[in-house]
Amino acid sequence: MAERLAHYVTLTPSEEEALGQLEQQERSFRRGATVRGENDLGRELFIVQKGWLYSCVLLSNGSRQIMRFHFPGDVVGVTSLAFGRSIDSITAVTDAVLCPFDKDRLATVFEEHPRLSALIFSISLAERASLADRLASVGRTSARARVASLLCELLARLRVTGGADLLEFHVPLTQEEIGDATGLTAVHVNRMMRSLVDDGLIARNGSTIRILDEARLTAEVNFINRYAQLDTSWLPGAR
Amino acid sequence: MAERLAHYVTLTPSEEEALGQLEQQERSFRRGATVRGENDLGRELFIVQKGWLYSCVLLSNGSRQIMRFHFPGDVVGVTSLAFGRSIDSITAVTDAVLCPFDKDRLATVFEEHPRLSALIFSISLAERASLADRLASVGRTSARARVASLLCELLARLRVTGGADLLEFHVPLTQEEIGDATGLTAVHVNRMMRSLVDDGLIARNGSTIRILDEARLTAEVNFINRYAQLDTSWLPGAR
DNA sequence: CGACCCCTTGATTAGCCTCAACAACCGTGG
DNA sequence: CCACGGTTGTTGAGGCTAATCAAGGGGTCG
Repeated sequence: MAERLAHYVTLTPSEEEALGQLEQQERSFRRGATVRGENDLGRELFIVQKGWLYSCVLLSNGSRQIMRFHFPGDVVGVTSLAFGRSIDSITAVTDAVLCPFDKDRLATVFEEHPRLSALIFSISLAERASLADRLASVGRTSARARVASLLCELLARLRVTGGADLLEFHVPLTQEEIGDATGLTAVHVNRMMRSLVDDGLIARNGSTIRILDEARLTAEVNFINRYAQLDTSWLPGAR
Repeated sequence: MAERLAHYVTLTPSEEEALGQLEQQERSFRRGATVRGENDLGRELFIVQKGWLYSCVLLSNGSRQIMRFHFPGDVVGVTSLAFGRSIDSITAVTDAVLCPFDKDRLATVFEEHPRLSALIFSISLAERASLADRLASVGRTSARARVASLLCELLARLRVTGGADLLEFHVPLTQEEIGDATGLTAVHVNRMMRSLVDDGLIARNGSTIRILDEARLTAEVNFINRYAQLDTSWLPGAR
């Protein structure tokens, strides 16, 4: 996590130590395992060390909405910080390793490291912006654009750690999971993926996706990369 | 705003003063006016004194997605805090009065009032949860449920200031605006509203809506009130 | 090897959109 | 005061997108 935050500001030793405190424990989860269910009472947050996860809600009609996929370096469970119970459930897409820590630890950070807390707040706002983008995508664009948009988001986020020139990446998601993130059925996701392939925008090889025509892909989606840069000019001084 | 935060914790005099600092200026906007456009450079946030507003994004296909409606006491523009430019535009639904303040003022709050900043963070997380609920609604439920869900959300939020027994409220929104919030066309919003009226769930009189059968309405939507209570147990000590 | 999961494709259905027309209401200006 | 244009709400008809239902194939794990 310290590594992630260091992308945006230069951390002081004291800040680095405070962040290190949060990553002392480790817990492993198997592919498909539920880290935390909806309505659970847990007071824990998690930092992802390894693997992909997603957070989702289950609806009374039996369907599911995936809110966000989580990669190494992400903090998951933050959304439930403000509530007594967990508001979503967290599931491992692949085998994963997480570092759990208690809410109270975050209070310490807020108390002692104003700049870190403002930065964590900023990152949370970037995630919220990304959620808003997804809402716009699901609410107001075609099925094909929604799928393309999700691919663009995954690509942009993987590039943060995988290099800005990344064009080919492994997607361990089932088409049903992609559907649950984009508000589509698995069947229709399949057709839209095929349509993207047929039009030469992407290529697929098993679960590996290669971007063939990034310009046309992003143009079709009006995608905005929320992770490229944050405005850190307003942050208070470091301690 | 101090009044709003006082719902969750008892503010210290020093905290109250810090919040008062944010509400020193006032600016008025006419119905339909744009407070701040997408991509604007402004470093301002706003506290709503009077009126309804919404924040939305415009898509390249000409459509619009409304992210959230804002009422008196809300802080608007927070989402753009983390970015150099505004990520959404803010428009006045009715004549409105706002108190603008600069990002830097918030930095001061983060520096000097850890509990307030954690609380502001929590409220931002509650808004994010509400956005997630909307996404689930738009992505995975029927048109009728989406409209009903929006009505439930408005009702729950108006009750925070209007009293818990509120059943009848004025909705200054056009059906097109409701459609842009729920991912529907104005025509279909109209049909769904009619269907809710025909089934005896709500009654309409001009732009006033009365909830006739709240139990059935909320049951149809699996609505969760994100504003009723926040978990403040983890907050750091006050200053 | 069998069971299960996931992908794929086809046929049909349903929900929501589009287009269109008209009524009601509002603020504006003559 | 009334005429007017513009906006909003309402309703109908028809079309298209995505869902549903269904069936088969490939891969993986026990």
